[in-house]
Amino acid sequence: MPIEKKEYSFFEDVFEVVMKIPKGRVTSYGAIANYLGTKMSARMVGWAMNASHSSGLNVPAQRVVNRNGMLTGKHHFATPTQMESLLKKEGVKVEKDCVVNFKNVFWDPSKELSL
DNA sequence: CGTGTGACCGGCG
DNA sequence: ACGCCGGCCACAC
Repeated sequence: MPIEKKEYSFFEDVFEVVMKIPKGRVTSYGAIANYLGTKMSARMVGWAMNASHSSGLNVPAQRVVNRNGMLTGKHHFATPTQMESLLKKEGVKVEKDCVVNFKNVFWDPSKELSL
């Protein structure tokens, strides 16, 4: 019995992965894109994040940064400092809009989730 | 239905 | 080392 048709959109997929990011860890758009199979289109991930605001879900977009570890999307938050604050609260060191020890806290979905 | 956009990434000059 | 440019896919108007 078809309960409800869940149209898994690109957003849903991205949101799910992002929400699976362990606390105190961060990932890059490219990593998510790679996990989704669209590694070349990391833009979609970032754009999906933008839609996360309207999604209604609590997507920890603060844990998603670019491959440089820079908080490029902080301007899209309610306040430009929210992203940094949230990351710091989670234990992620942020300095000059850049994640400290980025590679250390980096969390690759295709690697950790893998399968 | 066509065009534009988007929080990126990687390659090339 | 730096800067520019193209690409890629999904969604909104």
